Amino acid sequence: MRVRFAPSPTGALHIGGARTALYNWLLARGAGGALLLRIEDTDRERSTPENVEQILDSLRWLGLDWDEGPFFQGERAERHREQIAALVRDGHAYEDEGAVRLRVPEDGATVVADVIRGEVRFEHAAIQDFVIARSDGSPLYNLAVAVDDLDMSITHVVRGEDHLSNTPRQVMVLRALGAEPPLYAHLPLLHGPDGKKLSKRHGAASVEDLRDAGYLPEAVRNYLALLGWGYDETTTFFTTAELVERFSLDRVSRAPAVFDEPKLRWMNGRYLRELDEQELARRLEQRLGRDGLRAPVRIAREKLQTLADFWPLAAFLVERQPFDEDAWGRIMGEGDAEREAAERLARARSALAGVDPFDEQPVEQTLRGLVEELGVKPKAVFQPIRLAISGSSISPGIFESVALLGREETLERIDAALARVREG
RNA sequence: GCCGCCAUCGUCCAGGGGACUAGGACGCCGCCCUCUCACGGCGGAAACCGGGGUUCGAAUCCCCGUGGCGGUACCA
Repeated sequence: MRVRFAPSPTGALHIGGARTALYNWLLARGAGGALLLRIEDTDRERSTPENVEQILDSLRWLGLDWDEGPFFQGERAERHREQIAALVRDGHAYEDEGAVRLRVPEDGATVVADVIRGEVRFEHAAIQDFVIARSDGSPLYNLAVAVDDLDMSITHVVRGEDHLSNTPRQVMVLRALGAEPPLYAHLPLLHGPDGKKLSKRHGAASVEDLRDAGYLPEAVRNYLALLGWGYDETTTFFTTAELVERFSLDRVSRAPAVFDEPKLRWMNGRYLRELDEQELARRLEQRLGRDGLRAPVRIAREKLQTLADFWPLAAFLVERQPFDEDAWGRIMGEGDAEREAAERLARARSALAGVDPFDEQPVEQTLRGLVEELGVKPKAVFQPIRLAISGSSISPGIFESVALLGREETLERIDAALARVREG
């Protein structure tokens, strides 16, 4: 089995393209065959180093490798011209105002064998003699693709459904060249939540967007595999090895799918929590360009769905944060309420000052003791502390956070909050 | 216009003549857990596009309609 992924080098790798790449990769790996990469671009102007590198980067990030390539279609122009000349010589094509057209028979039909859709029949009467070379002699897509697939001995062409209507033309070129076409599989398209073609308006639209949004490549692989394919009634999580083993084209659905980011977020959170602490810290440190995040990761990880969620939640553990005014208003209140909250905070300060060792357990014991002593609800004591140390109403567990900050830092931050109350 | 593809909960995927009172997941709602936010647990609402046919029996097969999408370039 020889399979190719053939992106157009127009820049970012679209999510739909990423799924096509994944399916090709799973197929190649599952069969122990080769995946080859061809940059589909008869007009080599578009294959700028930046555009190509962007695509390769996205594929690498996804963990999809290739055995051969990338090949550039633009570099094969001589071979394409050769075959165009051969088609004219053999009477399969003719010149028309400088351009070269392939002869399409008046009668009959070309049947495309599609693994996903069955046999799709295209009547010749509805297809014009189509152009395979421009007046300047340069080859057109439908010619170039057919010649390349043939020369590269491609056995399976897996691509988006938008190519289905072009396929009979490619099959006709192949037959005119005396070759049998490969097996085709046209994947359903991917849409945004509004049913329209997926675009930046919908949020993430490219692999780059997904990386920036803090998704893990292993989660993206799992999610993408399930957009248009299902293994059985209940299985949702697949290791990549399982995908390689179980993926098959005959279970790919025919209907378009909607890219649903909330489900990816959920799945990403599951993958995030399965990562061991050290590995998660490593990825976050790399992403944020910082060191020493191991401890914050330990206490914040259960609340994360994406890597991007970490810093807003845990930055206060590394550096002091300004107070969130809304949170202050909600937690401290005004007037008497604020004075009472401040009083509880002051009591917490005194209690914490005497905790030794300043570890999670003793901190919890002390603060719960204070709650009992004051006869108030736990949050009446804990929320002002949370606000004082984090500046926010949301944080990892209060005991872990306080213990991690240490006595000195915790007391300083509480003092700063109390000073703010005094100063109005 | 013409050609082609498609149609099960809001979304993704199962089910492909009887096991369907249609299954799982996300999301949503409720309850539990709880120091916030999450996580986790339990429960709930939620779908076979419409009409004809075939059949003892249709979500499943066929036809028509409707709707969505794609193509119809000297683009890829």
